[in-house]
Amino acid sequence: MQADVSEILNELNQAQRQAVSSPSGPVLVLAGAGSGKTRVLVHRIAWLIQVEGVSPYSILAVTFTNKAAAEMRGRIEQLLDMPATGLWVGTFHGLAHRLLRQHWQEARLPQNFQIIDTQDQLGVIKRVHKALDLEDSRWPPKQSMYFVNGKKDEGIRPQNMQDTGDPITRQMIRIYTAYQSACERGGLVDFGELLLRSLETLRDNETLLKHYRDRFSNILVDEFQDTNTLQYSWLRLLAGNTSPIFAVGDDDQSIYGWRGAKVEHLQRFDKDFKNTQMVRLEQNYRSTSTILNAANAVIANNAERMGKNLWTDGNDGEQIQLYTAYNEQEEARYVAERIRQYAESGGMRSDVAVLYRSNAQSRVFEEVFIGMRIPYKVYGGLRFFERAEIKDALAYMRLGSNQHDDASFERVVNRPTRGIGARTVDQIRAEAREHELSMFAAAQRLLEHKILTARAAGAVRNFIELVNDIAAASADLPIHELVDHINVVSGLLDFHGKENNEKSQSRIDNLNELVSAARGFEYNEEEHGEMSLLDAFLAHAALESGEGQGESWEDCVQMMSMHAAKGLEFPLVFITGMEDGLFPHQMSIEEPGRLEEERRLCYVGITRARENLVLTLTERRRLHGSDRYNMPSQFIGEIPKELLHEIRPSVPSYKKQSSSSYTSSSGKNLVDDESSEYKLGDRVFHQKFGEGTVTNYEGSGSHARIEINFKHAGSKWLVVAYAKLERA
DNA sequence: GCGACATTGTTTTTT
DNA sequence: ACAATGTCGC
Repeated sequence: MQADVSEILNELNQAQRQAVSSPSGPVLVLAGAGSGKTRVLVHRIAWLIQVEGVSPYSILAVTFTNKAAAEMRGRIEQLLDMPATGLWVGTFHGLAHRLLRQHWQEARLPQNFQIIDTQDQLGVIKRVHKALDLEDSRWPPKQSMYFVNGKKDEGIRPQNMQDTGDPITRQMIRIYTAYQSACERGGLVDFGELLLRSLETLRDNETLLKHYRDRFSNILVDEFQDTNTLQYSWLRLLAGNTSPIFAVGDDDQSIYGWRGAKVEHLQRFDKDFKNTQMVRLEQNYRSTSTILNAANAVIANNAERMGKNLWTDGNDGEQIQLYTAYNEQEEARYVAERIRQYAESGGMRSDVAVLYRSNAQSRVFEEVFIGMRIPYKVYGGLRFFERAEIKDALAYMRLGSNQHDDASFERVVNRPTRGIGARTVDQIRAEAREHELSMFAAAQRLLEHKILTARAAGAVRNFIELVNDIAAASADLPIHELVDHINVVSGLLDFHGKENNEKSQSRIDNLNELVSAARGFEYNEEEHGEMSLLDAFLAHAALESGEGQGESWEDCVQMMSMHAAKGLEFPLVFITGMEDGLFPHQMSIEEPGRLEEERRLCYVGITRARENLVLTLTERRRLHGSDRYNMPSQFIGEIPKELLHEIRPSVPSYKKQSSSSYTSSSGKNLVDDESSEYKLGDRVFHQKFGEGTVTNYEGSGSHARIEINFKHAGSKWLVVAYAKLERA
């Protein structure tokens, strides 16, 4: 097995080699953007197998997305030139799921437990609220869901929670408890539960834990900066004191703090694991030095960094271009025009990315692109398996697998409408609660005791027969025929067929696409174990939200949020909406920690570009119905001037200041009527709020309002006519 | 059960 | 502004 050492280490630089060939023990690879982090992971695995003679069975590689997992597996097989059997490569959730399926008894789950996504989960929570008789206005279901998920992410069960006497916490504990028993009853497992339940199962089963600890003597983790508390505990439990973790990550690319990711796991890795070998990958193979220097300069403004400086031996490349548009339409037209030129001079549109802070910003671009006949693809938004019509069909399939899945029952009991209205459903629900039955069982009981009106009874009987029919069919038919059967007998196809418009047509297309997806679904003995084909497909639908389902392969401009762009690269990148309030987002400006995360997002955005980077912003932007006059993003001011080329340097300058506010050097008046005496960047003084800076303006005449960012009182909108402002 | 009207929220997203 | 959800009356 010693033979291919050179092949594995060839094509690697010094730092990469050091990481790949590290002696056994904890390793932390700090991998800057574009420094070949996936490559290091893949080569490390090859090294373990071919040089260290480690069995693939004892290797566990964890990623965050299915895409990353698939790519890693593919590249490993390519490098090893053979199928990577026995090797566990997958997402945290996928691997936890696999554990739970294999040990459903130890985990105290029903064998055919179903995974619910966020939408389903919210539905369950809403029903719990109803059962507890809580007003949605006083107890927003979403808030309860965040609470439950937050607790699960910290590994906390309702019974471990202190009743401090605080009525809100007390209520939340009640909700969490009721939600959990609702899930137990229906055999439902949410995303957080996958992780928490598998963690508990391992923790509480000494033999099981020992088995997996012995088996996985090598654990590799990608994007380590994105792990949350639960994922981290999961890793540590599995690693124990004997299986070293090989972690790869970049603290500068930690952009998921808002959903519970803790960079601290990366930052204190060497304290948590003794004798950690730390390797920094700082040579970038992606971008021009101009782009890299800009990224480095921006990220240098963050205080809490582990320190790292990207360099390249590539050429300078062109300056970063900065374009200030009048408004968002003009911004989009400029970008479109640039893309048109790029394509005309032989560039591929798919080499171009249009990035933005929030998805809503894509709309204007889409409109302009359509007008100019520029093909584009928007990433993010609803994915295939999340579409309403698909979820309906899946709910029928789930009922076929488990009649007691109340979430699915409620979803489709009257979809399409079949005469089982809210009153009847209420009755079923009450019956279920009273006798501690599932909705399905309760419906049957109502029929037996002839409690329903004749009309409702008929409709309910039909529905029960429908579900029984599907259950029978799911035992007999191959899965794609089952989907086809469901589409017909449930009436979903007919229902959407009746309405004849574009939307209903696309729903029908999607339902048919689901048949194809089922046909193409491959049952993997190794991964799915004893699961029925149906359950395996349903799990697949829940865990892989279906990115890329029914995708057309045209040469398209790639449009996405900067978050979605992490891990990707493009020769030409536009970062749009570079305005304070938009990016950094308003919600993140006040809190220093959140601002640093925005800055890391900016770093991620910049480092997506290989050759050319264009930043755009607007002077005036319509947002939530009103016009905003935003200042240029403070991040622009953090890029060294010599790297920037202003294409239309008419308006503000980007002088950097010590405070977070920027002044407009051009002194352009924001309104043309005489009543306005304030302009952006003016320092003002208010009787109550003290000193501040004008950051936005809206309306005119006596209705004119200005937004002032006060030094101590925060940001406020004031009516100029009443505010009694003085110049500071 | 459905259409008309009102209310609400509007950063980022994977699983 | 606008879309998505919830409420109400027939």
